[in-house]
Amino acid sequence: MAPRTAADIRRSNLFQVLRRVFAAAPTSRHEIVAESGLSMATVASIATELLAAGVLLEVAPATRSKGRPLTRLALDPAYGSFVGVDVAETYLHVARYDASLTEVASTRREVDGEVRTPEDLERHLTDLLAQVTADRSTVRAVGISVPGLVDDESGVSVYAPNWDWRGVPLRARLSGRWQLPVHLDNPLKALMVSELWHDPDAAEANWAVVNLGTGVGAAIAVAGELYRGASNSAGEWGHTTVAVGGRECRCGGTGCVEAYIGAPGLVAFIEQVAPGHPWTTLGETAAVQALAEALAAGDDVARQVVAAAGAYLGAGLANLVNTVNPERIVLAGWVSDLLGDALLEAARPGVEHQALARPLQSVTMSRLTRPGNAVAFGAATFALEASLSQAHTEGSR
Amino acid sequence: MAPRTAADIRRSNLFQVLRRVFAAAPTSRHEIVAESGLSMATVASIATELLAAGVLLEVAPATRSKGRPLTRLALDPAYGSFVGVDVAETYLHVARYDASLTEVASTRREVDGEVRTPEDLERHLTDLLAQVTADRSTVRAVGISVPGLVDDESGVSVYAPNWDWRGVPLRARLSGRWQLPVHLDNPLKALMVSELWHDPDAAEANWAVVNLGTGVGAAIAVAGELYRGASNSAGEWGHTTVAVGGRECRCGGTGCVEAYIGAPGLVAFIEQVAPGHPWTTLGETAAVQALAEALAAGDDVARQVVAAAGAYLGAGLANLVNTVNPERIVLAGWVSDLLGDALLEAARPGVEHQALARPLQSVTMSRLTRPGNAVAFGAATFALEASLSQAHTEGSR
DNA sequence: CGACTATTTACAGGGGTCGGAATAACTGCT
DNA sequence: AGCAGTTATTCCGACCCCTGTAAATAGTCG
Repeated sequence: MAPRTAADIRRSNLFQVLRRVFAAAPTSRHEIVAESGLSMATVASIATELLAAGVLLEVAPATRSKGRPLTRLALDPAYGSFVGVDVAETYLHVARYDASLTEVASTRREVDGEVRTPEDLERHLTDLLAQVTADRSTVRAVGISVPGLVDDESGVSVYAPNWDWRGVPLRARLSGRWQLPVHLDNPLKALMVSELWHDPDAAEANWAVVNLGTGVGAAIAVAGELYRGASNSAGEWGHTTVAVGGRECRCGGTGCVEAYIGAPGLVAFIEQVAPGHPWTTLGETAAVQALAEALAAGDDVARQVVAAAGAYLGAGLANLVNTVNPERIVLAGWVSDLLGDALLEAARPGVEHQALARPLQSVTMSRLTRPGNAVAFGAATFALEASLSQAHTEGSR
Repeated sequence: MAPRTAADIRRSNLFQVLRRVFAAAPTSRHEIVAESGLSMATVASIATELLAAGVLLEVAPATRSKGRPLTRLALDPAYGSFVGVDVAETYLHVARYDASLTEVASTRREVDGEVRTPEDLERHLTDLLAQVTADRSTVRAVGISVPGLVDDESGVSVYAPNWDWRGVPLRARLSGRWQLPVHLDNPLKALMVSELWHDPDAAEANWAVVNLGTGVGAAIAVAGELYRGASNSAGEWGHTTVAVGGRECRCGGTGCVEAYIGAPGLVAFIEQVAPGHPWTTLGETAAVQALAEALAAGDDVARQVVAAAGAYLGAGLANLVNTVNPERIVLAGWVSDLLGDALLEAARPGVEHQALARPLQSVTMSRLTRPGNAVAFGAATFALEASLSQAHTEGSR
C-alpha cells in the first residue's frame, strides 16, 4: 500500500513509532527521534496521540544525574489483550498477550491426526482459547495463523495442504462463534510481522523469513513491509522447483524445496541414507528430534542426512538470494529450532556456490532464536495492528 | 522508495500522470483522472507544472458536439531527445528518441566477439552515437543497458559475465567522453521500465518481465515500481537453480535456468537431442534462428529441443509465480522474439504442474510483441525519467 | 535559586490532496 | 447577435502532513 495521501504517511510513521517503542522496551522520545529519523515535533505529536488513545503509557521516569529526568514510553498493557494462535500441522498453540505484547498465558495441544474438519479445529481452538482467557471481554482481537494459502481480506483458508481444505471461511466462523474480531493469515506472514516488530531497524529493509516445519515457506518484506503479491501467496518458496523431475511433493508438483527439507523430506533422506533406520518409523516430529539428538552426539547417519538436505536447502536459499536480493534471511520454524545451526551450516556451501557474488555479498543468513512461539506472537501482532489501524482511522474521522 | 514525505507523493503522482499521457497518446485530463484515481485538481496542477516545464504540450483540441472542447495532452517532442543503448552480448543497438519517446533514428551493429575491453565498447558506441545524432547538443541524456550486474547509483558495471568485466566505471567514462548525462542499468530493468511506461495500468501491479537471450534474467515490479533489492541484483532469476547438480552454468553454479534456456543452453539441447546436428556449429544466434525456422516447418528435432527447454523454462517460471506471485509475466528478448509463442507454449504445462493453484490463477503469461528494441527504448526512458526527476526536484528548490 | 535536560506548545513555512465555485470555450437554439 | 446549455479547466480555501525554531514549562540535582 504505497502512501497516496498525507494521511498514509501519518499512519506509517505512527506504526513506526509504535514498533520502536515496543522493540526498545521503555524508550524515550529522544531515542525514537534518533533512530527513526523523524523530527522531535512529529514524534511528540504521535506520542501524545497514542498516549491519549491509551495505547502508550509513560513509565517511571529515569532520573539522571542532571536535569529533568526523561519520561519513558511503553505500550500500555492495560489497553487490552490479544490472542495469537498458531495452527500447525501437528499441534495447536494458543497464547494470550497483554497490549504490550508480553505473553500472559499460553497453552499447547498436540493434535497429530486429530484435526480433520474445520469443526474439529473450531472445537479445539474454542477449548484452548478458554484456557488462556478468563474473561473474554478483555480480549480486543484474535490473530490466527493457518498453514497454507490464506486470503487475508476475506479471512478464508484458501488451501490447507495437510487437511486438503479448500475455501474454508475460518474467520467468519470463529469470529461469529467467539464474538471477537479475528484476523487470519499464514505462519510466514505472522513470523515476518513478528520480526518487523522486534527489529524495527530491519523494518526499512528488503529481506525474507524462511519457515522450516512440516511445510516450508518464506515471507518477503519489501522496504520493511510484508509483501503479499497479487493474491497473498507470495513467498510460497517451499513449492519452488529445485530439481526438475525430482521427488514428488504433496502439492502435486515434483522437486519442490519442501519435498527435501520439510520434516517428511528429512525422514525421506533418513530412509535414503540408511534404509530401514528405526527413526523412519517414529513419525516426523519424533524423527526430527531423534535426528537432532544424534547429530549433537556426532552420529554419522544424522550427519549425512543433514548434509544431503542441506544441499537442497542451499539451492533453495540461493534462489531466494538471486531473485529477491534480500539483505538478510532468517530461518525459523520447529525444524530449524530443533536442528539448530547445523542445517544452516550444511546449506551455506550450497548457497555460496549457487548465489551470485553481488547478492550473496549483501545477504546475512541467521537463525531466529527468539524464545517463545514466534508464530503465535506474530498472529497476535496482526490482531494488534489491525485493531490499532482501525482505531486510528476511525479516530481521525 | 516508500514515500516518506509529501514531496514523494507528488513525484510519484507526477510520474504516473506522465506515463499515462505517454501511453494513451493524446489524452485529456479527464481521462487521466478516470484512470489514475487522482482528483481533477491534482491532475490539473500536475499538468500545468509539466506544461510550464515544457515537457507536455497541448495538442489540437478535439471539438465535441456540445460544450467546451477538451484540450489534449501529449509529450512535447521538442523538449529534447534521449538516446537509448542496448549493449547485448552479440550486438549493439543505439536509438535516438524525441522527448515523446518516438524513435527518430537507430542503428545496429553485430559485434559478436569484437568487443573485449571497455575501450572497444567505448569506441563502437561513440561511433554509433554519432550515427544517430547529428547535433549532440539536443540530446538531454543517454541511457545504456549493459548485461550483467550493474550498480545503478555509481554507474558501474559490477559484473558482465560474457566479457568477464568486473567493476568497470562505464558511466563515468562515457559521460566524460560524450559530455552528456549517462544512466546505466541492465536490460531487465530497462525492459521493465519500458513496460511500465507503455502500460500504466500495470503500473499499479506486482509483476515480472523475463528476458530470454544469450543470458537470461527477470525484472520484478512491486506496486508498479521496479524492485531492485538490496544491491540492484533482484531478479537474477537466470541463475536460479532448477536442477541441483545439473548443467554447469557460466556463473559458476550448476543447474541454473540460464544453462537450459539461454541461447547456449538451447544449442546444448540440440546437441543432446541430435548429436552432431549441423545447427550446433552455427553459433548461437544463427542456431536459434535455424531452430525457429525449422520449428515453423514442423521439424521434429526442433520440436524436441523446444519441448525439452520448455520444461525447464516452465519450472523456472513456476518458481517465479510461487515466490513473487505476480499478476503477469511477460517474456521478452531476442530468443523469445525468434521462437515466438512456441517456447511459451512448451513451458505452460510445466508451469501449471509446478505452480500452486492460487498464484497460478492470478497470473497471466504473455510474450512482449511491441515492435522495436524494447531494451533501447527502456534505456532511453531511464534517461528521461532521471532527467525529469532531477528537473523536478531542482525546480521546486 | 540556578543549572540543566526533557517535553510541550505555538507558529511559520513548505508540501500535498480534495471538493466545490468560478471561469472559459464551444455549440445550438432563439 | 445573444443567451442557454454543456463540458473542460482553473482557482480558492479547507485540511492534513512533516519540520525547524523558539519560547514556555517541568522536574531534579546541587
